[in-house]
Formats: sequence, C-alpha cells, structure tokens
Amino acid sequence: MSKASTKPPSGTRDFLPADIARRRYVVSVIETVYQGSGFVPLETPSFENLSTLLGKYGDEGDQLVYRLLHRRDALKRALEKDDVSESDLADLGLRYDLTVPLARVVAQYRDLPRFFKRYQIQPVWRADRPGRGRFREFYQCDVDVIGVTTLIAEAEVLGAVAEVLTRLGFEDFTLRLNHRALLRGLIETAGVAPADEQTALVALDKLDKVGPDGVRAELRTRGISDDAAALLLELLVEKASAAKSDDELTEVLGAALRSDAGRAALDQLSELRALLDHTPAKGRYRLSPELARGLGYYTGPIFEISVADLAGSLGGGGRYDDLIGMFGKQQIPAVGCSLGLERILLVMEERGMYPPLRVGPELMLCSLDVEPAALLETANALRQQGLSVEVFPTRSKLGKQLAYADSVGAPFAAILGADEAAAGDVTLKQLASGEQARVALHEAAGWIAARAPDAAP
RNA sequence: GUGGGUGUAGCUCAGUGGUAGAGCAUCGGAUUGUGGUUCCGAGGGCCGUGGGUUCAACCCCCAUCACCCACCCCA
Repeated sequence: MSKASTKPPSGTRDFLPADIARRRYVVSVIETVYQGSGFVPLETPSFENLSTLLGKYGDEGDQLVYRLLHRRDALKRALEKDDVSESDLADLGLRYDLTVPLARVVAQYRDLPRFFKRYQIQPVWRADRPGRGRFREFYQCDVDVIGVTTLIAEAEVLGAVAEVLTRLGFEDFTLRLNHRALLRGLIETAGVAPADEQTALVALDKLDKVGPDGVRAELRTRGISDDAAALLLELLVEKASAAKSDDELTEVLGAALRSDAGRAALDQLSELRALLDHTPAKGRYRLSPELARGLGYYTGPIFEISVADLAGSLGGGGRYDDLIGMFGKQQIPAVGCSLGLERILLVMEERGMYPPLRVGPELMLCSLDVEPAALLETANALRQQGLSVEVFPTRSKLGKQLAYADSVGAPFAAILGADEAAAGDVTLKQLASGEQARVALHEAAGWIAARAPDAAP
C-alpha cells in the first residue's frame, strides 16, 4: 500500500466511544470495590529499566518484554560493536505486569504504610502473538497487600476480586487455588528430579487444555521418566477428580505426600479455605492441585479465576514473598491478584451482561431560523442547568436534525425556533416516546429529569 | 519462531485471462417546524506491494509485506 495502514498494530485496539463506556463501567465497579476494601491507588511509568523487568518472569517471560531501542549516539555506538548483543541495544522496556513495578516502588519508598494495600489499573505490554482474548497491549487491574504474612491478606485479595465479579453479574466463576510448595511436594513425591521441576510445572499447567494424555506426552518429550509422569498424573488427575470435595482431596493428597513442606502447604490451603467462607469468595473456590501459573516469582498460595466459556483465565495471582527483596535489602512479604480487563469485557460482551450505557449527549439542541449567537446562548443556558448538550451546528431540515440526534443516542432533543427564541422558551422532545412539550427555557432540566430513564454513566 | 489460509469500496464479501459488483454504512431526494420503517439516487476502489508470463492480468507464476488460524505462552 502506498499509504500507511489505518489499522492499529496487531494485538492493539482503538477504543471508540461505545467501547470506552463499557470499559469505564467495568473499571468503576472494580475501583469502587477495591477502594471499599481499603486499597489505595498507585500508578507507575509505562516503561522501566530493563534491569528492573528482566529475571522476574522466567525465561519465557523475559522474551516477551518489549525493549525500547537506544536513541541516537548510544544506538550508533552499540551498532558499531563487533559482536552486538541484545543488552547493548536497549536499557529500557515496557512494563510486562503491574506486580514487578509495585515491588520496585515498595523497595524504593521506605515510608509507605507498614501494611500497604494498593490497587493499580493500567496497561501492560507483551511481545506476544495475539489471539482470542489475547492482546499485546492490555489492562490489568491489580490488588496487592504488602507486608502481611498471614492468610488474611490472601482472603482479602480473593474476597475483593470475588466481590467485583459478583457485582458485574458473573455467577459461575471459580477461584482455583493451589500452592507452590504443594506442587513442589507432589513433584518430589512422584520422583521427578528437582532440576526438572520447572519443566514439569509448565507441562502440568496445560492439563485442562490438552488432557492427561497430552500432559503425559509433553512430560516425555521434556525428558521426564514415564514412571514419574504416571505417578504425577495419578496424584493430580485421578485422585483429584475422584475426590468429591476439597476436604476429601486434601486428605488423599496428604496421605500420598512424602514431603513435610508439601503437607504444610496443604494445611495452609485448608486454613485459607476456612477463611474464604467468611468473604464474598464463599462457595466460589476450588482446590486445583494441577494449577501451576507461569510466572516465576510466586512462592506460596497461587490462584486463577476461571469461567467455563473462556480457555484462558479472567485473572490470577499469588503470594510472592521474595520479589521485593530482589530490589532492596529488606525481604517484604506480599500477595496479590490481577483481573484482566479485556478478558472480563470479552465474556461480558458475549453474554450481553452490560447495563444500558449512554454514550452521546443527553440533549441535542436543534434549531430553525435562529441566529448562531442565540443558539449558543440557549445551549449555554441549558448546560448551566447541568444538562449534557450538543448543538446541531448547521442549518438543516428539522427531520435531519432529529435523525442525527437519534443516531448519536441522545435521548432528548430540544427545538429552538424563532417563536421559542422570542418567547424565551424551548420545545423539548423525548425521542423514544415522541412526547413533546414547549416549556420555559429555565424549566428544561426539570422536564427532562422527570423523564430521564437513568443517570449518565 | 514452525505449518496452513486470506489480501477487491469505510465495513463484510462476490467475481471472470479482455481494464469491476452486492449488502451494510455515509451523503442527497420523496413540497413548507418533527427522527427510527420504506422507496429512489449519489459519492467512493492503480482489485496489498514489486517483478514476470501474455496481444491483454484483479484473475496465471515468483518474490515481498500485512493480517487470520493452529503450535507455544499468558490476563
């Protein structure tokens, strides 16, 4: 093409007014709930030093960090080197998630509250191939509790996200719970070499997508013995699916485990489940011993939010007690959870879960044979009454003006003709019903308020 | 990154070796201050880009780019 493409880059979107209305609606629910739980807002830069970002997400994650090329002389010098490496070319990268920037902030500002509860709603970027519900630029909505070792932190975080989803109208989500130490214990019990632990985790994480046979094949290609693979799958699949309740599953796994740390993790999960019964997450959680999660920094309980009709998750999180220590001398415990805004929007869109959301002005001011000065004067008077008013800007037939009002979603139209202007009146019309009345200009807002279906978003 | 597919109007897509269509959208009209339906009409495309075959290419061939689907990974 001779002209540049007008499509946004793959994996990014333009948000048109109707999209913004839906996004703001969801974000406002999230913020209301988060703030109601005592979380305070934080924003961090779009890009960070690469040294901040790399080495936190695992090898796969590091590859997906967008690098910002050096500029001008620094770039020139780097390119002139004989053996140019990746680190010569860039020292900055777009943030990959909101957790690592938070950890940096906590290590930097030592006078934050001892128990810092923050929420953060900002875009993150991943150099990934886009797919259904997957983007290269997307928003995460994080809540984290810093400085708390007790499971109250987990319960608060999970309670908050459960409340968000409930208020948005989700009735079928599941908080899947697992524990990194339990996973390690199970893998150890199955006889997988400690060196293969990470690869085993990656394979296991695909269980719900490729099934037990798929995982078996995956484990084999990754060099894990068939015996160990069989034992692992027996523990995680057969026993897990045979168990009728989380309590029963806990008992079965506890009996099979040959790892004290694993059993301790299991106890922690039991304690957490008991706490969750006193939060909005009650009845919404389930033990999922196969849940692994890719990110490298988790150390304790981990969670993921599932709904039936989405292959990926609506969000996830976990405890990361060692991450902040990577930025400073002090080791500070932390736990958090992230909701994927576009995942939520995607499912809500497909299920038609949005309430009516108005995007246009409340009132379209149409005119006939009126001077522009009088038209603007009237618009200002209406706006002073608190109405959201758009002025139809050209001399056109009234029918065209009303059609336009309807097409932009304005629920009301005002007609200002020479008669009305002379009398200080305006004719108001409710487009949906056709009801129409001529009223004094200063009574316009009252007339509309009496008929407005609902407040603006 | 590997395999498969698709590039034609703003959008969704037909189409034939002889220099292009539909639906939707947009704009205009169907008599004077009243929209959503209907009818009529108009604008808008070097048919992704660069080469090749041919008297002739949107169509055949090669290359290139972009996008889509799967694998991989994640919110």
